[in-house]
Amino acid sequence: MSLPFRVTNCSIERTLGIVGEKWTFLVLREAFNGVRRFADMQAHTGAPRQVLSARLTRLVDEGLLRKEPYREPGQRQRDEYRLTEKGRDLYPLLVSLMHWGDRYLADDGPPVQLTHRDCGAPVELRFRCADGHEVAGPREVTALPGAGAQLESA
Amino acid sequence: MSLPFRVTNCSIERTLGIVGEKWTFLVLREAFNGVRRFADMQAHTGAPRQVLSARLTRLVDEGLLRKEPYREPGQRQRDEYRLTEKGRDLYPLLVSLMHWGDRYLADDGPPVQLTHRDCGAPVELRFRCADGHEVAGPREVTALPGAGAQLESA
DNA sequence: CGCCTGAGTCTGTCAATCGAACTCAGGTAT
DNA sequence: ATACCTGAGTTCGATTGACAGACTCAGGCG
Repeated sequence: MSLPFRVTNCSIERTLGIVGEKWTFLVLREAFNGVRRFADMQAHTGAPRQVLSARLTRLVDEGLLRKEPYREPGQRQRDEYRLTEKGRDLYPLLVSLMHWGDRYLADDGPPVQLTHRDCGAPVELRFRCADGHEVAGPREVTALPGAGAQLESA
Repeated sequence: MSLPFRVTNCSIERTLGIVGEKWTFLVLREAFNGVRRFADMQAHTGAPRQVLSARLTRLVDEGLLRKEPYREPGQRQRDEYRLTEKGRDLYPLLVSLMHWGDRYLADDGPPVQLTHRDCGAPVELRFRCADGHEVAGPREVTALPGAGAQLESA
């Protein structure tokens, strides 16, 4: 899969500018797991508190998480962090990380099995073209300049 | 999508231990683009040379890339870096990064359009269950302990 | 021998991470 | 009024990684 052209506005690179590092991924993982509070995020990700605070702030600023006020009885109001649709749309990314790890790093099979809620069958991520064909992988894919291509001079 | 159990051997986290940072992703992007040589990798990723060298070495050590000798006429033998199958299996990850960026960060539409080589239609990444149902996203997914689950005590 | 070339490696500076400790800010009890 | 509580940060100094620029390496060739 050689790329005979180059763009200056690569989407991969722009996405990485927001999420391209470990702690952010782990925060997103927890958000998908339903974890919303600072202390729980911290306990489950293991992120140093300063790092976690910075990542949460960044994800809110970028619109992937939103703050929602909550208040435990006897305590003051605080904020939880919830996924937005923009954040939720990173689900394929998290799942592809998981599935690759299941395949190459999990010694005894997948630790977590994602299943279809309605029927219970395992869930997979598959390539498909708009005409309905199964696409097996990068060798069956051709990259073309898209509508937003800003071509890089050779 | 709440997770009512926890594992200590999370595949996402283990994958992130190898690829969870920007430069590694960019190296992989270039590998998928057919770039194989150090100087080309460096030019296209913009990685500092020391960083690039370290990432290439790591990816070779982890089996995602392999070295293959080459020799330009009049020069000495050197090594190129090529994807292994293990590395190629990270294609869904790269594509999900791209598609998310296309949707949320690309102002004028996707810079790069991935198409099916055989028919030309745009390629998408879709969730499907083993029984053939389309799965729309995280809300239709249930996570269960898998065969390799090492459960974390609450 | 010297030159060439691409692939690293080295060095000192800067930035981010890290662990531990500290602060903040509402609610509540005294 | 003050003191305590609690979760969510913030601060601080040490450590680690990134970074730019310069340097080295190692075969081939004249």
